[in-house]
Amino acid sequence: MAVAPTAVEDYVKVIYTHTEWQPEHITTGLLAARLGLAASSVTEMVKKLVAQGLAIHEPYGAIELTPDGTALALRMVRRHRLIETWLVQHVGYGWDEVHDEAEVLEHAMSDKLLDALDAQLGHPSRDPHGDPIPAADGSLHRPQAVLVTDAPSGGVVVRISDRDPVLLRHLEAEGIVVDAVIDRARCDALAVEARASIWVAAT
Amino acid sequence: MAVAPTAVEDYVKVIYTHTEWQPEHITTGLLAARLGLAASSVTEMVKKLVAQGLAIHEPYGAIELTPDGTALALRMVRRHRLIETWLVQHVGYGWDEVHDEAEVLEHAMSDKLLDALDAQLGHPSRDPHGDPIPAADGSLHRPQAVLVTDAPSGGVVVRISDRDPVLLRHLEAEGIVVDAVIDRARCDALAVEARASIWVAAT
DNA sequence: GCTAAGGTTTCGGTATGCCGAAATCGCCGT
DNA sequence: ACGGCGATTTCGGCATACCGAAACCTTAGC
Repeated sequence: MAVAPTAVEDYVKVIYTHTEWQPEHITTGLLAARLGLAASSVTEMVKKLVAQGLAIHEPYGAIELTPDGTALALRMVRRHRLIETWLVQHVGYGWDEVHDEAEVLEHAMSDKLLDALDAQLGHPSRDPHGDPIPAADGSLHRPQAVLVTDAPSGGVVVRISDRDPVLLRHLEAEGIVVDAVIDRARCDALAVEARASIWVAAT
Repeated sequence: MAVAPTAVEDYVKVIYTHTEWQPEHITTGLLAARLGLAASSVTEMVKKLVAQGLAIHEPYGAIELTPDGTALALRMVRRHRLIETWLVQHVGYGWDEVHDEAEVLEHAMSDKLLDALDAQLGHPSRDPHGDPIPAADGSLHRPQAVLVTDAPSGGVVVRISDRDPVLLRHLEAEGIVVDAVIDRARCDALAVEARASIWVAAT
């Protein structure tokens, strides 16, 4: 029973999402940290991505996705976010509990099942954290947004990183969810980690 | 990202289901055929099952599950059948389309998600093919049944093997589904493969 | 301009799980 | 009782994907 190449899918997904909201390039070291792997493992795997035409990488340089790599990444991002949305809306999960489950299921569900869930959900355009869900053809709409760190006077919450469940529970208890409005006082009260996780609409 | 030991799970599941409706012991060769693997691969893997205390196997002899092996098998069978039931009842799959999808998802869903789907379905006791769904504690009720091959006068259909989608579509078109009643004439009209796939209530 | 620190790559090694070919076993038929 | 045949196991090999240690680059600081 051949195991699907879930590793490649995870790599391109992380490379893609790293530059989704902030235009920074990613290195093998950063990728390793995000994936929880040793740097040497990542260097090796990135070579395979390059060999497959999914990524571009000069030794000691930044990693970028090719059009093929971006397409695969968008496919995985779509899967991940559709599954998160389904878990929250149809299964009763809290938005802080969906990440790990989606991380596994995104590699396991068939396109057919994904499409069925997408239809049941009414083809949502964003997930519970405010991240845009790419359409099946790879197109997506991402609102202009800036980190609260860079917008201390607040605004409409557009997106909250799903990386830290504890933070998510805390923010929800404070009423800080997608589409909520936060003012300057609210911003000032936020911890540093929180500020680095919340995006508000760009003015 | 370490891959879960899905191979072990598949092996014990197949060993278990092989003796579920007919009390025949299974050999490495049969197991290999069911899993679509080379015989040598299966011999090796069975050694690992024995080393892990999941199976009993004397070289050149039959394979049996230990209590631990049976428990793991029941867990996987429960997962497989709950997922099949969910796909049919909540996602709109046909009963002939669920097998492959469940085969993958049974290794990917968390216990938490499984329990949530189980609750949504009202804790079903059998899947769309009539196979009993083990409870979370491993208990299950299996009706007394015999192959149509051995009951030419017919009876109430209790179970239909899910192994051949084409056959399933054909049978459904004929009105042969779980709980249907088939008489002697109906039985006589069945092809040999069909007879080997349909169980009726034992008299 | 050079060096040292820190990030990156190379290298040898591990674990899993699969395969084909060759060796081996068990048992049936005579 | 034994020869053979089919089933089973052993053996060497392969692919994936991971790791730690050592070698290697790059660049920031002086």
